[in-house]
Amino acid sequence: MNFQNEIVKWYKINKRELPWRNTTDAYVIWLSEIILQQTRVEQGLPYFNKFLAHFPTVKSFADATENQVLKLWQGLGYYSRGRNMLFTAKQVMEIHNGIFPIQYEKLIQLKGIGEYTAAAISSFSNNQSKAVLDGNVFRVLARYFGVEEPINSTTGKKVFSELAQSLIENQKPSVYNQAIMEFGALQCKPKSPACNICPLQINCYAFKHHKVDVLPIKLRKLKVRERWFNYFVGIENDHILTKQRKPGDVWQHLYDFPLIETDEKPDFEEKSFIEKVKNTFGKNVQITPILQKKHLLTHQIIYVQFFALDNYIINFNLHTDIKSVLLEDFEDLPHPKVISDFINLYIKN
DNA sequence: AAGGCGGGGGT
DNA sequence: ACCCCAGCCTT
Repeated sequence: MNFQNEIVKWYKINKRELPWRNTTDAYVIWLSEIILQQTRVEQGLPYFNKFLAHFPTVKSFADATENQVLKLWQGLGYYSRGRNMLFTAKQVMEIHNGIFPIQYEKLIQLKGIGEYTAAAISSFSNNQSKAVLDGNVFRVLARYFGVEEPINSTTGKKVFSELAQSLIENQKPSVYNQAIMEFGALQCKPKSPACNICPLQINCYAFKHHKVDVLPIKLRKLKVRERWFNYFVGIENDHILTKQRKPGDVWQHLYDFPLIETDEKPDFEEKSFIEKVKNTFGKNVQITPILQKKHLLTHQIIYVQFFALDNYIINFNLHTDIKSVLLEDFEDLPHPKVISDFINLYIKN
């Protein structure tokens, strides 16, 4: 039995029951695929159910506000996915008459849909013969066929892409695509894969050559930036100070607190730091440390320090990015995880 | 071609 | 501590 047939046979026995597998509705599949980008199934599943319940159709999605979408997205990360979904939903209403496209060539033109997602939606909803190429597929192909080209090099992508596409010929695209990804997720896992019970063990290059733990090969180490976020929590008369984050940085368009950022550990007693605080909150301001936390992102380590503000005065004409909003309205806004955790601990009740 | 963009889980 | 997850966009 060849590679593809073994994979599909394995899939039919071992596949998980997942809600987006019981539909050919391109809108529903799109929802699941965007949510699952760089996200584990277990983490994305509750978000998929939430989004489908709130937005059963692409029209209902297109009618949402960005704050609504980001609030539902809160805690999932990579928030540009949510913003792009809103943009794309509106675009589908305008240029596709509200019918979500099912062809690769149409899908690839939509914002937030790249080669992987276009292949996934077009094959799952339309049985178009486009091979998906995600982290799972890279791994399975690299190991089984012994491809030593780095998966994130230009030639590597080309090699894997052509290999993947050649394998899907004469297969049922929808089933085969899901099968190879599921195989990578459950059987041919990144760490300690279950080679001892693997139906493809006999012909697997990596198993034969003891390279299971070196394939696939990936280049580049991420350099992690360290940042210090000093947040100032000002609450007065049921109102709280907040600020919407700007483009070009993490948590774009989400709401946090007035912030003084430094690129090294600040000395809270030091003159320049005190000066900055007084410049924004007035010279009589008192600050009290509440909580510090180390917030880890893939590419950044953010040391977060929360201060309580007392006796503060803000010139909102000078600091136009800072707003004062009702506490109950503030809680309804979308926040980064580190902020929503803080709210739940120190502000609610 | 390289870097930015979250949060969580596995080893 | 490091890697990876149903990747994509911008520069």
